[in-house]
Amino acid sequence: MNAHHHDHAPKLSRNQNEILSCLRDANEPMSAYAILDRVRKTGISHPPTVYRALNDLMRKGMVHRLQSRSAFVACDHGACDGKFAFAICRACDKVVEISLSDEDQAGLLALAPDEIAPEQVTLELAGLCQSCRPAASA
Amino acid sequence: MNAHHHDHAPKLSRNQNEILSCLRDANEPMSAYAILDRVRKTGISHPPTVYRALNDLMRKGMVHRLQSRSAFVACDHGACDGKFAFAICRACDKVVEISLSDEDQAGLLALAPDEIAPEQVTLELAGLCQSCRPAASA
DNA sequence: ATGGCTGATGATATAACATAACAGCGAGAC
DNA sequence: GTCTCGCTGTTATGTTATATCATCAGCCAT
Repeated sequence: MNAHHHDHAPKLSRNQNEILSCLRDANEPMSAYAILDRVRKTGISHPPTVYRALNDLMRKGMVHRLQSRSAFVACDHGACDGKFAFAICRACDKVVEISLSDEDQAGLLALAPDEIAPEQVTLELAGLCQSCRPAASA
Repeated sequence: MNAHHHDHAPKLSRNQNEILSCLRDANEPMSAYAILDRVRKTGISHPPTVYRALNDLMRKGMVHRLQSRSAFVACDHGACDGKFAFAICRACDKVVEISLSDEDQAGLLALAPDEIAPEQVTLELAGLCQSCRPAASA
């Protein structure tokens, strides 16, 4: 099993569990509707149910949303409190979660202008992963 | 007129001009459909027309998309080539464009794991602007 | 236990965002 | 002139997200 995380695992509802498992199994970002298709057999059958569970899981830091894709991924770490970013392969959609050090976070927050006191960072790096890169450079 | 930018201003089509003006006048992010409503009087009347113009303007660096809002803003600088980020007030939607220095960009790209060669950075900082901040701290 | 309150889930409907695909037109090549 | 190409218009539909109301289970006071 993959419940070997050091989580405090704050008791999930049935729906939240189904959707988190789905996302962990997929190992790639899924749209809410893709998740819906995949969990229909478990009795979840309407978009709001999926969005509710996703929002709950995001609040718990166990799922993240890829803004640039309108897609969701399970947190690699079980749960995070906001110090993360993503690298995404634009060809195959592979996603790598990046843990930001406190310094990294501080550096990012420091980019904000005086006028806006930043609370939350959204950082996504898009590129090409090794397997999607052309073998030779030309 | 407001064509006093130091642009090379790569001749825009009528639609592109209408939509860019609209966005510059608004001085805040607008959804594609908000733009559509606002430019209807000029003869633009269907979503694809708006999206086409927005995409063209984005290719030219004159409009940016706020991923976290599904909204569009005119580039503060006339045009940029990708070295920018945003700070967004979560209360009033005010947006401040942040120009990233080459070092900033390099620092961000350096966060990418070996596995993914980054090409593009999406960075958005959400927080509260001065006017939306509570006056006293407690 | 019963009744009513509250919070979670289920279901319907629709809003908001985005694009595929094709039609028509105008300007330049020849 | 007419062909072709690129831009704009139009229809239709696909995709993402949420507002709203209904239902149900647990809980607590009585």
